[in-house]
Amino acid sequence: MAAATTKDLAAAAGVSLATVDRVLNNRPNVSEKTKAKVKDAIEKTGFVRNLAAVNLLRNRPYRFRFILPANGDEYLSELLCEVEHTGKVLKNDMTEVETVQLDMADPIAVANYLSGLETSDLEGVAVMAPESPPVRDAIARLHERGLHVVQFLSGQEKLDDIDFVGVNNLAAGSTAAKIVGKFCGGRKGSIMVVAETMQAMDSIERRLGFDRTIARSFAGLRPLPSLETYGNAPRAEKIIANQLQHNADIIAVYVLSSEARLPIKVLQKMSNLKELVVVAHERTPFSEAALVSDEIDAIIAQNPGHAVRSALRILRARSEAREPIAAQENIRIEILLSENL
Amino acid sequence: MAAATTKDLAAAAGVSLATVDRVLNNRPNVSEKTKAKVKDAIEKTGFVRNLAAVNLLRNRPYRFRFILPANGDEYLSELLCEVEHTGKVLKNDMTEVETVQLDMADPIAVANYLSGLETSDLEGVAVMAPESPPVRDAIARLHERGLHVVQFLSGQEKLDDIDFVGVNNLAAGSTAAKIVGKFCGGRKGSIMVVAETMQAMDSIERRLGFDRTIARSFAGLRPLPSLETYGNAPRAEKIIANQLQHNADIIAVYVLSSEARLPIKVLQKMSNLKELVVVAHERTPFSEAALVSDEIDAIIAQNPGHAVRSALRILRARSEAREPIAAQENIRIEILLSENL
DNA sequence: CTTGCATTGAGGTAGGTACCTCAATTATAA
DNA sequence: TTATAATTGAGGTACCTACCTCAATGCAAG
Repeated sequence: MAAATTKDLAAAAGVSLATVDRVLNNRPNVSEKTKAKVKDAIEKTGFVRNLAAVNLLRNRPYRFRFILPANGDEYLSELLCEVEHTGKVLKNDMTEVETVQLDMADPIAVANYLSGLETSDLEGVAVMAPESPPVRDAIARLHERGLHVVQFLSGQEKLDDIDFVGVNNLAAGSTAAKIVGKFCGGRKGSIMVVAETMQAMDSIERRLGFDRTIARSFAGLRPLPSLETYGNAPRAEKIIANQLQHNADIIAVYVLSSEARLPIKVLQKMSNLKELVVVAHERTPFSEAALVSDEIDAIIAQNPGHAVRSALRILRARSEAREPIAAQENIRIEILLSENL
Repeated sequence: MAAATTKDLAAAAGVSLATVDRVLNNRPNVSEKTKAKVKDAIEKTGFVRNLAAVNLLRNRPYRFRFILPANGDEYLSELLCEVEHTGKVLKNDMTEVETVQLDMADPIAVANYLSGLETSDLEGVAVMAPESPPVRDAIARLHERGLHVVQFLSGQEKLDDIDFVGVNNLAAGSTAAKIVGKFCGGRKGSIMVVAETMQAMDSIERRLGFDRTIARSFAGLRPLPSLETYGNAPRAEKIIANQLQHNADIIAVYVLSSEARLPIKVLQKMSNLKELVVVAHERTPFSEAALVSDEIDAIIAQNPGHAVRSALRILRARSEAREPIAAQENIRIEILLSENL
């Protein structure tokens, strides 16, 4: 038995196809009584729109855009790569995916860009931008204008009614702490915490989660004040050397930004990483290699491929007026060891 | 610019629609020269079949069937639940999903069941069955007959040309070992290893991976011989009590079958689980609660929802003669702590 | 009763592909 | 050269929904 069609529905409701169409697509001039008849028939026949037919009819592709930072770390490259790859695969599913990279240091420009987007060009966007009021407002306005928006892996504060793809950074920090704590195996000492910057919301949340779990479960460990590299190599060398010198009891390092390369490279020169417990975020070619060579003990990761596909699935679902499958879109905090790469 | 259609393709190749159709659908009576012209045109125009149209045309749903064990643990319930839920969601994507549960203790019956499946009823099946030659042969024959098959999370030996969904159990065992080892924090002692049975291929592989990693990285730890509960409570109590009694230095427990409930419940009575390092497999309501209450330290899991969706995506792709996205279908070995649930 | 309006029905179109038939052309063999 | 086979083209139908127009009904107020 094939699925019920609009024709079956019309027969079941005892009305014409035209009326069924009017009800299904919320057209005017239908009496309440007729509407009820059709809705009953929908229940009875278990009618569901044939998505294939709908998609065939709208012979315009769904167009989505990822709005990402202009410059960033290796993780960003992974993301770009995933977006491109997934976009290619979805080509034959009526989905076009583009990427735009903006200078996130200029929130006004970002907000302006967002405000300039038109529903006529685009069904939806996934925005990865650091927290800032103008951007937040622009996102809310986009949503009101009917352009679907996903807050993507970002340091944004979660907005009501707007889909979010990414992990809970508080939990991610906690997880890192648990690994660091357990891997230290009861030894006492200090933990170096390195970030690119502590301005970003995600860094702050991770640090918070980290400190909380260390305090609660690992009394012998003392997290040191965050070191901020600002992505600057000489600066990183200086502050890391300085902290190492003044804290002979450092037994672990937590790199909480997604760019682990700079701090790890600096530490390679100054200390024996294999004797330190090192936990970093995000899987990149560099961090993966460091994990295999035992210089990093664990990576806390959010899978960029999952994130990209999840954002696209959500945007697609919203565009088709479907509800996304919440369970599927929950990005996991992955713990990577050299064994489960 | 809308996507290229068969009409565009015909124009580009300088042939008729009929000929394009013959080439695209491998119909006979086309000269090599013409075939080449059309294929060139496919390259040039970037033609891709419009899936919506194809799916519209075949107005029969895709029918897939999960073949699962008749009786099993909590993880099986999770799987059943996921299959049902995903099936519901895919209803409006022309996909019908069923479940059949068979008594896996009778391999001949399973093989017979598989042999009886017809392409006219079904596009494909996902089979979760323990290793056995008759079943393996039946799967291979199904595949030859054009019925798509996925080896699903199973203790099956991986067959050539047949898709597999699930984790590498050797790596899963290794991962468990790394966690156990690190969480023991340099203490010396023995590790209890509990299984439901060591007959299953997955148990064997996990044990192998576990032993290998313990031997290589944790010299102070000694994994004890596997205890097999056979799902029998009195037996479990007896053998666990016996091993506890004869090995006072047990500091860790590794439960390598997907049913952690029985051994954990037994251990709750006989020892202080919070002082032992306990690692188990698979997330279930029970194991999750034990993780939160700190009676289990870590869970090595393969996400049942991912697995189900992955199997269905693969079956769907095969049915549409597409290649599945390999990267997406790789089921991760998840490490769950109470922090990243 | 008529005018006007709200409601319903009938019937058509488009969208891209698969599959079919029948005629027309070309190539190959006898 | 003719007979036969292989190849190609032309044109149609179906799949299901969205959207359109035009006619026909029903009902109410004037």
